[in-house]
Amino acid sequence: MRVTQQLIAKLAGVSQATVSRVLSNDARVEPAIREKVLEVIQQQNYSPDVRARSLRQKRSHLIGLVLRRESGSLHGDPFFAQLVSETVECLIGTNYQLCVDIATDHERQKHVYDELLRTRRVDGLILVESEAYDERIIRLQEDSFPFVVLGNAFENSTLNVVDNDNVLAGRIATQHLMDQGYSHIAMLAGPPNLTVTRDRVSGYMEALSSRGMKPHVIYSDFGIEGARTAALEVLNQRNGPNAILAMDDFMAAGVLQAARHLEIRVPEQLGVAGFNNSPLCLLIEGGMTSVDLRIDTMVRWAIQRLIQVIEGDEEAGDRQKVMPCELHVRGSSVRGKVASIL
Amino acid sequence: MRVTQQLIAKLAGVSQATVSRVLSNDARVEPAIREKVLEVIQQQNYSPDVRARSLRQKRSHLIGLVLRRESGSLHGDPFFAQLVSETVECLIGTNYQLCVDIATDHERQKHVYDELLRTRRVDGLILVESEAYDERIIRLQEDSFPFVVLGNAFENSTLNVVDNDNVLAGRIATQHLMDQGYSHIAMLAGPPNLTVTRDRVSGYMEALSSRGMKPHVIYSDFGIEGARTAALEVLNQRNGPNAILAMDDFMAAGVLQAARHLEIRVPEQLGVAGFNNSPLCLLIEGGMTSVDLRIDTMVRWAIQRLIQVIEGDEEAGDRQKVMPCELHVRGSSVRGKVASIL
DNA sequence: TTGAAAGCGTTACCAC
DNA sequence: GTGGTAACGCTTTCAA
Repeated sequence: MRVTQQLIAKLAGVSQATVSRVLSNDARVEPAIREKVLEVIQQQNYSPDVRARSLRQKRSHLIGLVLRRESGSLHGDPFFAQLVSETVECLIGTNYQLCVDIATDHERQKHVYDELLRTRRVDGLILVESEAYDERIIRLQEDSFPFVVLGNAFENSTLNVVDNDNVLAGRIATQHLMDQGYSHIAMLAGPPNLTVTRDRVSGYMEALSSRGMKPHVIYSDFGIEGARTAALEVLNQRNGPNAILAMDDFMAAGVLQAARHLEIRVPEQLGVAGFNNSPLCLLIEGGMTSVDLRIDTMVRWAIQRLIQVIEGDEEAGDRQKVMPCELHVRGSSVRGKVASIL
Repeated sequence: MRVTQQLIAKLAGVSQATVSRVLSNDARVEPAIREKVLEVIQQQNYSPDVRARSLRQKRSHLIGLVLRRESGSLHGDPFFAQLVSETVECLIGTNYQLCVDIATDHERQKHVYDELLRTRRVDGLILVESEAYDERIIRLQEDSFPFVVLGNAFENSTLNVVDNDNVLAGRIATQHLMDQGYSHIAMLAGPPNLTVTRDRVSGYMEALSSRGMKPHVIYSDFGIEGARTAALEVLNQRNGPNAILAMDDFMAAGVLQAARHLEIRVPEQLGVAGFNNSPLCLLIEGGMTSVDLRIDTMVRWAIQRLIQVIEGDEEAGDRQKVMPCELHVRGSSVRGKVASIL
């Protein structure tokens, strides 16, 4: 039989309401009684039932993290891992916990929405990698359900959004490759309907055109296999690129594999750079050049903002935030001597 | 104002009890009425409140995944990523969702226990990487709370446990290295209090002693840095090993970094192998030899078993399961020609 | 300062 | 078949 406030009350010789007051640190309760109640609570090893509390307070203290990604392709994706672990760690110390869900396809996406929101399972949502125009966002706004978008554009200024400056990120990476003397820089981009893709491509193009170079964009799926295939194809062409900027480190790793297969030397014959600055960059021979997008800081901001919104302090902070990013130069794109990665 | 069964009932001109019956597919409800109710539900975009349902049914349909790991060291850990994504994907199609938590230290561990269990937040728990003798397990059993242990020993036969055959895993990896002619094989092990560590070390020792070779075990923390440091030290010694078997792919990557730094050639001068067969193995030049522990299958089994226990079908299936494992041989341990990883 | 009691939105039992 | 109603365990208002 489960221990309830009722039981505690009986054992302590008080009313159940008093037990509740003790638990919520209500000032108006006789010190002696409080003492007594706490003792019984301790001895009975009691914790309040979160379901009952949720129902009553209309707050579950659960935050939902929804990822949109094809089934299976999550494995080994460093971005995903970082996102989840960062979020969980952020939540330590708050009184919220994490509920993770994946929306594999459009159908499932609607289902996730239903499960998490309409059923009131979570108090708020972190949305990641959503498409530029996302049906979910509209519905969430209509329902005025608390949510923060992570890593997407500011087209709608009423949204709570934290994003990296992806245009800047694309630009600095490209500039670096140009500075290293690469003359034909291709960009291995993700799906063109994603805002991330568009922004980084914009930055890439800006940088190129500032020095009168022609762009060469290849769209591909995320993931190492897709990147490898695409890279193999483009590197096999006559007049192929001598540098490739990939949409993330994983794709960049695919490029490296392709280069190795074709016996193209990196960085001498081919410069490679990616985004995310994941631990993976240090695993590559000589290290891989990558733009650090400060995912940790972004997640921290997103969570803190989400809790603000959930708790009604919406006006207390900024609605939107752009995270700076910084380039980490390593061996994969430096034609001179290769930096030690240790 | 939130849409409730009450409202649906009023709009459909029936009692709230009937709405509930429609929702639970109760047979005894007039088809015409059911039709009508469903229509109103659809049109009002109604979903039942999961908190109320949880309270009533005493079931939250939430499963907790608790990881014990130092704060920060999760980043980029492929095991962690695979675990979470595999779990979430397993849960698709069941009516359970995932609640993730990390227990950083012993104190926090108790706190997680309280948060998740005593508050009845989750219906059951998947425990990972628990220590051989784990206080939590005792408490869980006392409370007869549903849980499944993933990747740990069978010392207690009343536990629900799925594990890989870590002794076997250690043995086959070691045998492979011996077969390749490495004469001094060291094992870079994890913390010695973990069952995983002990089992793999056992397998390693069995294999060595079957051919009269001497063991050389180095205990280290998980993570790439720790492994790199430990490997640097041991490789710098006179008469150092010419092969290292690391406790996971990440640690093996640390060994590779150390070797590179010391200009020791892999696999000619040093053979390296790891465990997990993570995507990381394909990123390494020539590929990395690794034991595939079938984490996907383990997770699937664990979830399916956990749901069985939660739903009272405890007798319906096996209590314990050992997953087979298989060695994937790649360039890092093959002295002849290096296999193409494409 | 304390207790009684009214919900929160469901489910499930019991009459009709 | 259907509707009324008592829980589920908690918070919070209202009286005392």
